[in-house]
Amino acid sequence: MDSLDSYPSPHVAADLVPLTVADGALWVLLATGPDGRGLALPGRFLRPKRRVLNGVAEVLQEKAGLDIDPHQATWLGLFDDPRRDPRGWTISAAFVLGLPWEAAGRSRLQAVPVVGDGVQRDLLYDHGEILSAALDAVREEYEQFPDPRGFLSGPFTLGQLREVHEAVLGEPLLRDTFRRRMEPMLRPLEGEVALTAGVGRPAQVYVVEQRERWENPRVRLPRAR
Amino acid sequence: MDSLDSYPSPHVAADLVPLTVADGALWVLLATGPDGRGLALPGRFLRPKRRVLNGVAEVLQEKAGLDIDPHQATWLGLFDDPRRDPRGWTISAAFVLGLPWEAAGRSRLQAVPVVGDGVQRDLLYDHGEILSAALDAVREEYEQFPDPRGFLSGPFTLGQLREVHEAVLGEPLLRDTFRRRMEPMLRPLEGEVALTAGVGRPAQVYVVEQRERWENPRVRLPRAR
DNA sequence: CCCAGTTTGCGCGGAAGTGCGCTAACAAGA
DNA sequence: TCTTGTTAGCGCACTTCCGCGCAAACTGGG
Repeated sequence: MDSLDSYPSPHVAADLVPLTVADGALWVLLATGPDGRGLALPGRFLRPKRRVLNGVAEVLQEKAGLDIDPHQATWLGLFDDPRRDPRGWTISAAFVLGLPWEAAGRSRLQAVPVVGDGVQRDLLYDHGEILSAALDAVREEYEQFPDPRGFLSGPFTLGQLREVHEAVLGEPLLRDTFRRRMEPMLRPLEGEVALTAGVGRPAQVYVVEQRERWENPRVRLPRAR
Repeated sequence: MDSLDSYPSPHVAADLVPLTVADGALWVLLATGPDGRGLALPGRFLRPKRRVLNGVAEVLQEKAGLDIDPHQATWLGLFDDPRRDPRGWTISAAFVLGLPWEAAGRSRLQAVPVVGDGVQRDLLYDHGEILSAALDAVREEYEQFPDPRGFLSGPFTLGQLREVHEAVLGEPLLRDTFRRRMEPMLRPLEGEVALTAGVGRPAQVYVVEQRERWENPRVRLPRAR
């Protein structure tokens, strides 16, 4: 086994992809680059003996000014091209985080609309690649599960839920199938039937049924017997 | 932005979870610990300015004695508990790799049968946790796609393919549904109809239709219009 | 106050998927 | 050679799912 001291080691960055939904579209919250120019994902280097999630928490506090549980962020990937940062050998642990629009508005970060699988302007370092991977991952989640990143802050109607999913996926969805796939993972708030859309027939209000990990029965191969 | 030199940085390990299928069961290939005692996943620390996949390639060559393209290995996760290695501050990038039985037999590693979501004996460091995560990830792949880790080396019949999937999932599968889900992602070898099972009616022989990334139409929400 | 516009919830006919079971095609043993 | 056992492929009846369209329940404007 190698000795721990025989080799240099890379600096580890925790980079965050903070997403939010507003006006029927997906937005990513970006920070300015180190010299004040350019756009980049909010991130920072790890402090000694800290976990990467701790770095995420510090990014949220220092760069975004938000007091949010970092466990809502999920691990996206490790980006380790040695040329990704011209300042030296670094690797980046990237995390995705979904924020309700109100929380995103409270942050010090700049909301930029998502276009296709990225944003209009190029990002610094390899952050364009990280953003693209984040969008892929989040979109796959929103094909299967109701608002897994928590863009909705409170109870919601199926119409509101569908609007969020359409914003994430960038395409209009079929109403009936959407209802039938999502409803088993929602808990209706009994008695609470509200007209939250402003117009049209009042709709049932739901919250997401909290579960450690939902599994999609449609992907499961039927077992014998 | 932080200076790159202001903080110490962790040593980065590339840890591999090499899996294989034999005798209707799943096996993991393990190495002995640094002092010759205990069992651990094969891994090593990164050399300067190298990518993690390069570390995986070195593990395959040095620890397993196999000359295999590391791109077949895929990202599993980042394991960063500062206490995971008593020798110091380390983080581990874990990869999963599927090997055909013949390649696994050629390696210098020790094949240990998988029981449930781990192995009988405890593993060193946090490698039990890594193995468990690897099994979760691989099992989800085998619910959806034909032999994505490449346990089968050559062409195969649907029966052989199903045996592999049953070994990975640890449960018998329903024959018809399995065929109907997998067949669209397979390419039949025309003219080649072989009795590969040894007994019973000869079956059509297939190879996996190579595609950058298969997407499961059953998880996709129907679009409007 | 009434009518036009909008959205929800659900019933219904058609389409797609599911699992059983039959037959074909082989090996092995008597 | 004939019988038994095993597996592959597929037809078929049955169930589930899908998307259309209608009625209900609201807002807002005239």
